[in-house]
Amino acid sequence: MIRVLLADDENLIRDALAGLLTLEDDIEVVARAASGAEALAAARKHQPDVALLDLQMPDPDGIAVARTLASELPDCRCIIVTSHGRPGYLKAALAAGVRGFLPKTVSAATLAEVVRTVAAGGRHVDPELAAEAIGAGDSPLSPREADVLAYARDGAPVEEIAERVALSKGTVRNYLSAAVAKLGAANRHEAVSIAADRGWI
Amino acid sequence: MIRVLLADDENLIRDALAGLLTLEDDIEVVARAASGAEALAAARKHQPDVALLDLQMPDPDGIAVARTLASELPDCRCIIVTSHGRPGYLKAALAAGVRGFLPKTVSAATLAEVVRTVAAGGRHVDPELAAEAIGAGDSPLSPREADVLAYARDGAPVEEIAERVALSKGTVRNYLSAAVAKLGAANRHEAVSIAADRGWI
DNA sequence: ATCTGACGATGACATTTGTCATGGCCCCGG
DNA sequence: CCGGGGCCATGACAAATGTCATCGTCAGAT
Repeated sequence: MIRVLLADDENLIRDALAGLLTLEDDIEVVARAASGAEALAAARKHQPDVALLDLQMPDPDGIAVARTLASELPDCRCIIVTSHGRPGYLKAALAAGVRGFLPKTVSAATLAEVVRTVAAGGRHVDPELAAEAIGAGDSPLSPREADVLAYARDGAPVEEIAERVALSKGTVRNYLSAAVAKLGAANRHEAVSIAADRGWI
Repeated sequence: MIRVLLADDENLIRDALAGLLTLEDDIEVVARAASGAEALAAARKHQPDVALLDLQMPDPDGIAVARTLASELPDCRCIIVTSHGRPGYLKAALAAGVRGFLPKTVSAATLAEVVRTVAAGGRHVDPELAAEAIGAGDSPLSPREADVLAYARDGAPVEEIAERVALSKGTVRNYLSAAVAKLGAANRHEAVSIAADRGWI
């Protein structure tokens, strides 16, 4: 019997997935969590074989949870499920030691199959996402460029960014400019959306 | 027996919800769709009692589908389910003739209950969302202000906006400025996000 | 008939950007 | 030990933005 922990902040989805997995003869949902914090607590308590984590959760997100679990409970394999199949997320997830990565567009049968694969020690990454991730390549941004661009996400003025990263306004402008050039964007907002989409910030 | 059409672009969610609803004795899932177009086709073919529509779907989104169904199949009641419980969506949905509006954070039991309520001719709107929507109130933006702000969404420069709405650059700046002032925002990007959140653009 | 408010435009001005050149500091690899 | 590259900063200049005052038209309300 594969013991599974289910974490998703959306009640409806969590209950529905639980129902779905319970239908499988060899899978048992031993715990449910509605946030990253709950997921960690539940994992420590129930020591599941597989943790099925939603990527976007309040508190620590799915990837942060996976990272913690990887060091704390190495026997608990993590699978990330997400609605937003962005290439960057996949990379971050793999770096966090995740063993499976699936978009929510897959079928229920696939999910069960992946749970089995991962429980048996294998790995599974959605082929389409993997292709995209490879296509997206590595970030051309230097660490500080990425930092600055990240703070520019919500359209904050240069001065505010400068304060937050403790740099001068001029330097911030330079980094922003460099980032825009590297990403082939017309302005910084386009740069932000490109970088965000690729998971570079 | 309540005949339900289920539309959601995410296979996993769709299958899971179908499983969940099928467990109810008085509910039957008669059709599934992965896009707005499929949902319309399926509704015409199966004439369901209730259409459970995801808000964010490719092609026509959930609200557009609901609008079409309201005029074409008035006997088919629509329920919108969404991950993003933004006040503006609720208003748009109600205007489209939707009878139920739920965030995906509700429990499975609530969903089934709402399906029954709506099938019986009632309405159901998530109380929390309703409160937010009322709190958000009506848009203080004049029609053209909203237009211009809408085009500013993706961070396009003033000149581009001016072209699209066939106005002079100066006028666009004025409208943007007025919108920023009315929304109490610090800059136009903040204005965009405020207006978008409230559903005013 | 008059007033108000939305709509469209212009011009002027300060501020904020984007862009470029330049320079210094520090670390790593050849 | 020397070059390259990342990192931080400055200064200067053009372009884009934000803000304000002002003007005209038009429709609906008083």
